Amino acid sequence: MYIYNTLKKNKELLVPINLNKLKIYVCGSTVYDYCHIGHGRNMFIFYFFYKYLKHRGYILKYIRNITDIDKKIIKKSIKTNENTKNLTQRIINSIHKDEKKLGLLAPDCEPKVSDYKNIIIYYINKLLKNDFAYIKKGNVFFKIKTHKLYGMLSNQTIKNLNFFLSKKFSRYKKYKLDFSLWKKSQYKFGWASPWSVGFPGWHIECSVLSKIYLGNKFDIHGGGLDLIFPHHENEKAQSELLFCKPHVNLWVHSGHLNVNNKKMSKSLHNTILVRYIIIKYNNEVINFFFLITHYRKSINFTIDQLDIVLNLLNHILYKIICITPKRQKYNNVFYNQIILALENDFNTVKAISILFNLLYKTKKAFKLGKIKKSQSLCFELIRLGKILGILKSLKKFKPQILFNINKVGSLILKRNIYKKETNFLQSDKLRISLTVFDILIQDTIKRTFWLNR
RNA sequence: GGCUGGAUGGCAGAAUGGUUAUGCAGCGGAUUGCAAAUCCGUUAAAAUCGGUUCAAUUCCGAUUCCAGCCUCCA
Repeated sequence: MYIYNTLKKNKELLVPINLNKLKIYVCGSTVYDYCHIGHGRNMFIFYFFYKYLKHRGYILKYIRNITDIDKKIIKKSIKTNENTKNLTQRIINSIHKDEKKLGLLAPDCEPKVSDYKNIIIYYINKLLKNDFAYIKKGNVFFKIKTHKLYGMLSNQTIKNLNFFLSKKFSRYKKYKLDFSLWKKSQYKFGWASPWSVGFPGWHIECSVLSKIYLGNKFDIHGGGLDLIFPHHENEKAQSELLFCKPHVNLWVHSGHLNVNNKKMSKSLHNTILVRYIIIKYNNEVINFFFLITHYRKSINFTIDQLDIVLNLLNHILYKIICITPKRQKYNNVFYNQIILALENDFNTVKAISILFNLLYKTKKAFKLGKIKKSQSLCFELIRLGKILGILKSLKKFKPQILFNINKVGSLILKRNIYKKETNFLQSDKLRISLTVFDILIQDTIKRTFWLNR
């Protein structure tokens, strides 16, 4: 298995620290607003890795933190007059709901920062004791210069960073690139600490939580591309001075989801929420949409693309329904090809193209009257689809109870009687009436199929 | 200003130092009460300029353009 390592800027062979065990840490959300489809992609990508690696026989421990204390959360709670605990819990619940609707499982553990405040304070103290940090007016700052390799991950030199940051930085900092470990609260709300009533800095929480759950060193650290600098760079500096050097084997970053070629983000006000998009497109459509672009690349989100993907899935499922999959014996030719593709830095795009080759072979066998062969290939199609997270359940493609299923059946029967009587006027009327409910009718020689559009 | 990616047919999007993926759309045909779907066949590509090489879309360099990061971000 080869995975691209942001630190080395190269694909690297995955060598677990401990035999066949893998420890994965992914930076989660700051919980002050609903998940958009960009977050959805991120969750999908790391869940996909998790699921695939598990399939390959690794025993995994997958942790994703929840930042439930932050300036933004406080600001929002003041604005909406909702206490922070209610607000964060409400958002956490909504994220879990969205995740489930996307067909993803939550990580093994999702620690909340607020549950670990004492340990965070303990480690900030440790940094202070070792002279890696200093106190100024109730704030604690990390001394960036104590970490010799600072900037390695994002490939920045201190000199260049300095140049750009020359205008804006806190007047309390001794050196302008130093960053906060503890911030004194400007609000009434905050946690008690030896330095002030305040909050931990953003970066220290990930250093501490990963240490608690995964130990001094772990295999994979993931997150969105936008976290490389400063978040991961700073986290790396702290963890390496506190725990282990290096503390992470592979740094993995997922690409963004764009709208009109601009990053989808709350600050740009161009978000499309998971909870809305999932009403119209089921999770397999959205998963398929994610799979057709490599995880490190950005995707430009359009409804047209979702529609294309929806039609593709319908097309595959239509075939599966026609052929009726039956397991004969495993044919590992296509399976091996898909594994080969995925072992190369999760090349899902290639894997999908292999799936289409298989579909083509299946159709061809069916057409040539090799029914047994086509059924076996069809079974293979479903088996491989499952690895990718699609074609999981044929049921899902039946109408989402917008319309009574039995009623659809009886209307189709009625229509077929009209057709036999060559009363096309009536039969077309019925077809049109079903289109209103997004139900598409397809006549074949054998029988009439219908799909939920 | 620095850093990181990227530019592939009409669109989406991989791999690859020689054979040019895959999907959608298009085009031609078959099938059909009409649709839709399906089936068979098929066109079409490498931002620009150099270099290396027998051979470059692929490697190297320069230029142009796009996106991201350097404030909060997944």
